[in-house]
Amino acid sequence: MREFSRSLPMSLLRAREAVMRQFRPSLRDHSLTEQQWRILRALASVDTIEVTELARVAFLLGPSLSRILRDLEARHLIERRVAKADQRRGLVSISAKGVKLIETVAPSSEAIYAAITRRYGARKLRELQEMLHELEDAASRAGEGDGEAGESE
Amino acid sequence: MREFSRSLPMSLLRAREAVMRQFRPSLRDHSLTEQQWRILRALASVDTIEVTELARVAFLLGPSLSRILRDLEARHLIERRVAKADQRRGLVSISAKGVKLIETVAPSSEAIYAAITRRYGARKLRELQEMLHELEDAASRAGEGDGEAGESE
DNA sequence: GAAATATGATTAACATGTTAAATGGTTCTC
DNA sequence: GAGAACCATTTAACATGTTAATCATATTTC
Repeated sequence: MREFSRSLPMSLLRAREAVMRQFRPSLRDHSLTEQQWRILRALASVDTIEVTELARVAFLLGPSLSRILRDLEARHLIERRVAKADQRRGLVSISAKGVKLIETVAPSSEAIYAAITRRYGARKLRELQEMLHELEDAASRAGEGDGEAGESE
Repeated sequence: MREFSRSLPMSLLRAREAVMRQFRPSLRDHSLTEQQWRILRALASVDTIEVTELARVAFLLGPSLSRILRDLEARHLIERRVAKADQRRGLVSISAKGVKLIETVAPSSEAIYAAITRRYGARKLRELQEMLHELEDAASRAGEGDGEAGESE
């Protein structure tokens, strides 16, 4: 069997962890977890967003998102209401306090990202992201046919 | 700020999740989590290993490992004892039952890996792993100096 | 060689990941 | 238009991630 420590999931996990380890202390200083930060950033780029769409964008499962929104709301970092047209749907937006928090944290976050980019190389980083996206595609489709020709959809 | 969904940690997370999603059903059929499987595979490649070293190899934090070993031991998939020379250290090895389980699960696991490799390309996969390893290095060192020249250690 | 310090492992406490089930609201169907 | 089927979200239950604290054993220091 393939040497364990060289498996693809392990390589991805280790790389991601090395990156995230740089960010966590700064987030921690503001009592934010990685996932809470993801949500705030996603909210900052829109006016209002539905819960389901937010889950998709922030790449979180419903149950996780549900808990986190409850906590962020209690901290007054976000605001919620229900859609008039469809009472099942929840609408979420970032609060003024949430915007302020982002503006406080973002500089150090950007600096860390810049440091990694500088060390790794900006072009190489773009190439890596492209390869990761292609891997995501390939993995998602694995187990469909077994060839190259993509039976689309 | 950088468009959120294109951040490096997100790309790594999404790619890894796409890969792991393929493996989880098979593991689930044998009541194994991803982390339990990592541990069993790591144990299969050695005779005996200390808990600390196992944590390093399987890339798990101590507390997680502690809990998982307790469960695996209760399922008789591993065996434990303490080191004679240093009573603080725990020694772990896989049991006959654990080996049998691995032999049951491995074929489907290998097939999935092969399918992904076929779709993505074996060479490209090696290149990706190399780039991930370099990223791990770069990220780990980010925040030391700010230049290229590596003040080693 | 006893107290202080350090180390390996576990436990504690809280947050998220994951799957299943429940809750509430909406739409379809007859 | 009442009941079935469906959909969005939350709750539940259990496993892991993460940091801090604890416990037992080793090592160091005087």
